[in-house]
Amino acid sequence: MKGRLDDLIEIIRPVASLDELSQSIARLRDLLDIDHIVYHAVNASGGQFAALTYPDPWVTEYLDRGYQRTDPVVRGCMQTFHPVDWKTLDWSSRGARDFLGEAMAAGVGNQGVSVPIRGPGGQFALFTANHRCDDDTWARYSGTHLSRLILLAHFVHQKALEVQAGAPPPLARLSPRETDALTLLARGKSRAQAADELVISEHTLRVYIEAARDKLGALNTTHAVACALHGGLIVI
Amino acid sequence: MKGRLDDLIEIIRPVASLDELSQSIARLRDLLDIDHIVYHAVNASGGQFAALTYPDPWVTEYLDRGYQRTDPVVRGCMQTFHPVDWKTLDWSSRGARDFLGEAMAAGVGNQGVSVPIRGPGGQFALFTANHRCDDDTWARYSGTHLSRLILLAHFVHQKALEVQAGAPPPLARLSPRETDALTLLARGKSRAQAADELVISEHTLRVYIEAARDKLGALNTTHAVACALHGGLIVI
DNA sequence: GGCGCCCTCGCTATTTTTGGGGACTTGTTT
DNA sequence: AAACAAGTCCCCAAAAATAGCGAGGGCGCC
Repeated sequence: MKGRLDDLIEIIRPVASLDELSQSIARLRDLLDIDHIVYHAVNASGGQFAALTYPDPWVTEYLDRGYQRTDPVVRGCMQTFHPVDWKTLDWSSRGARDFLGEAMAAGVGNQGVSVPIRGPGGQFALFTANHRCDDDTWARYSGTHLSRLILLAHFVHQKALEVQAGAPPPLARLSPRETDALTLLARGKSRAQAADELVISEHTLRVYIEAARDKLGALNTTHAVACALHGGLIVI
Repeated sequence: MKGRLDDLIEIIRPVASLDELSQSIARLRDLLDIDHIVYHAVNASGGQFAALTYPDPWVTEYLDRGYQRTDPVVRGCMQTFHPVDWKTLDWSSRGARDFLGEAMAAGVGNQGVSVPIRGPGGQFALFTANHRCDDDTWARYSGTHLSRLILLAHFVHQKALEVQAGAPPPLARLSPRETDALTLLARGKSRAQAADELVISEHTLRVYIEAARDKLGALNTTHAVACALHGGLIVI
């Protein structure tokens, strides 16, 4: 085993830009002794960022054709907590088979393990180890490397967040009653029901909602609930 | 260092029930050589599960008083991806200070690191290492143990999911248009604006919203947006 | 003692959303 | 070939949310 865990993490630690992150991903790939590594984040604003070692033509095609909607790896990882071996995914649909064929043809390995990564506000990213080999070899490899893949996924994502230009948006603070109000609305209560539950008049409740809306700079109640949820201000 | 990582994971691996998980948490605590470990999951249905080593009276008080709403650790972890050292949290509000005082009095250590854990469908859990010692000692400890805490958090959560009787709540799938519709609403657009943006009639948009509401079992649009956001089906 | 924030309540009018119908086309799956 | 899901459009009436005006008491901070 070429790379000790600490060495691997040490590759990520000093990274200071997204470019450097891409280079570090390539070095990780070498140390882990596999064909490809992919870090692919879908950030909150809908933009994407990826640092990966796949051949450029495949990346271009993937993006152009909007394959993230079809990709069984993405879909599978969205639904699970634990890392996913590609073999356990559902490749039966026609779209998935076509996709797989094209990926193989483009130089992507037949074996893979993808680690789903989730952050606050619906952040979602994937960290994938990809290789071309037979099933047994891959089973041995992924068995012994799972822990470090999980950790690398964590640190790579953290670094990506860190070096991303985005300033941490200053989050407004809601008063207890405002929190209560938005929480109940987020749980599907109507204003009347929520007021009832909080044992206040509907009008008072309205005041809270409006205050919360103002504080959050939201355009309407639904938006306010979305913002509050997004910012971890309320819990369903 | 008493516990090698593999030994620690080996404690979790054979666990087959929630009770055993609680016992394993206590063994982990011993091997990690700290005062307390807390695994605390808030599942999507609002229920809670915890496996922890805090004194019972404190647990009871925490639950009775609904402290998860006040607890700065919970609030802080909800908003961040990376593990949180308790010292970096905001303890300035009066509620937070009172809470801290009571926790200390009840036998909780003054130092802590909490690892947020997120899964699909808005799963959220915390894995906390807690200890009573001075700042320097803790800084050394948490520095060297961070990686294993992250991994333990991962494996403990995975095990908790695995042994939990509850069937994994099947999350409805939204069609692309339904996703678009809810996304725009979550961003504060009115139906008219959203329809405009998607270049469809408002009536059509309404059909999507209603379909999404039905699929998600939501009581109204705000609820549907909250559910979708919570379940990671849409991203603001 | 004043300033600001939080909690509480009332009224009216307008705009928006929701819920109930139905109908057509284009795909994919079986 | 039939079934199904998805996308698109329409009308109408009832319910809910929004916007505007107002008022008073309590608490903490400088």
